[in-house]
Amino acid sequence: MPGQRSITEAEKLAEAKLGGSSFRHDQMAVVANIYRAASAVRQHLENSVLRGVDLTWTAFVVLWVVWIWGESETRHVAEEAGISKGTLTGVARTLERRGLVQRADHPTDGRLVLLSLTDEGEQLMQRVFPAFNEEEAFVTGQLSDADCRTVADGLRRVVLQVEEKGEERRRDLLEGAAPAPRRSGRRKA
Amino acid sequence: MPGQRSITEAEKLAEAKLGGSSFRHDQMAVVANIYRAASAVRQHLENSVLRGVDLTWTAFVVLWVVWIWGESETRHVAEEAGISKGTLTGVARTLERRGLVQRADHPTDGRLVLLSLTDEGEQLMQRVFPAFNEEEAFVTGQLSDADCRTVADGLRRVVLQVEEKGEERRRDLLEGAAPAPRRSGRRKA
DNA sequence: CGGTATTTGTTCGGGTCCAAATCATACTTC
DNA sequence: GAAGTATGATTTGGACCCGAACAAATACCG
Repeated sequence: MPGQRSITEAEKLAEAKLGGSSFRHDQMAVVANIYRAASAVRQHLENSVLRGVDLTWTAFVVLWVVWIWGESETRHVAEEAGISKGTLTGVARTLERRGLVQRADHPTDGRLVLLSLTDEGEQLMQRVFPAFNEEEAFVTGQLSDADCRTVADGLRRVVLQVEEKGEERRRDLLEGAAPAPRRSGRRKA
Repeated sequence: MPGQRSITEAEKLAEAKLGGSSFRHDQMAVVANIYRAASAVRQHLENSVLRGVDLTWTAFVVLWVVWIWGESETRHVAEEAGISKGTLTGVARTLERRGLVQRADHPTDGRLVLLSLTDEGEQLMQRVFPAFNEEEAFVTGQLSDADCRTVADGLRRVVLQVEEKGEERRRDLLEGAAPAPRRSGRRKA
């Protein structure tokens, strides 16, 4: 395992600005770089393989989830894709309009909607996924297989921490105070 | 260094679906978990410290960049914040309307616009950053300081790879083909 | 000096994104 | 079976988001 990699200019500046006061430096670097990496990877994938087939990142993720899981209830798709139910409604509509996914009523529960790939969607994924995976390999090109497992492992622990303890943490932080509604959002009619 | 962490259900399903064909498994796990972690962290931060002061993630990042770098040209702020110039124009307008940042013309180059924090913006960041950093520590709570450095190191290499070799890679992939314009976007007048 | 090319920030079209409100269907309880 | 509750998906308002088109200013070049 090589030692500490080069720190970015921004991180040095932050160190200088905040060096006096006490703060969690290593933890800040993780969060900052998670986000930088996510943006960089998304940007690269959208501008390489996805643009050519006219898919946004989110649209691709939704397709991927339905591809891997097979016909699924929309609530599960939204959960797995990491987007809200409301967003999924719009994205699914776009994909349906393009003939890549189809909706179906649940046989016994009239509230549920099932999503599945059309033949065209299935063919698209068989064609696009290998190219997508190639670029996943490209963006991680500076990491060995072992490095990849280590990084993925660390990230999974971050996800787990938030999923398992996040809600409680947010409750404790508010200390019974009102949860402060979002500024944007629907108003009462 | 502990061994492999528990794999998520989705990753197992993907393995089953794709196990037959050849693909880069460890690299896929890195990309998938980068994005999952980014969403989880953003969600937690927005719903804990940011909501209370009515800031979105992006608005906070922009404030943070201007706070750390001091008065800066907008192109650099956009670059550092990881958003496009066009998006920054809108976010900066929102922040200006709320009295947190101010614009100024560049003394010698009339094309440039400089962004800086107002006193109110400065005070807000002094108040909010410690709380933000607390939550950065929370989300990384399952990682040791050394783990954090390892993960941040790996992520920096991903960012570096895309920044240094991404453009060339995309050129090579297209092989001279037209870069396929975005479906959405402004049309010629 | 007079163009032409480049570099800025801004505008804009289409699309995402969240969470609150709302609509629709199921379940529960009397 | 009617009222009330729970659980779905959808609609909606405001904010983001990108990248192409654009306008303005600067840089380059003959």
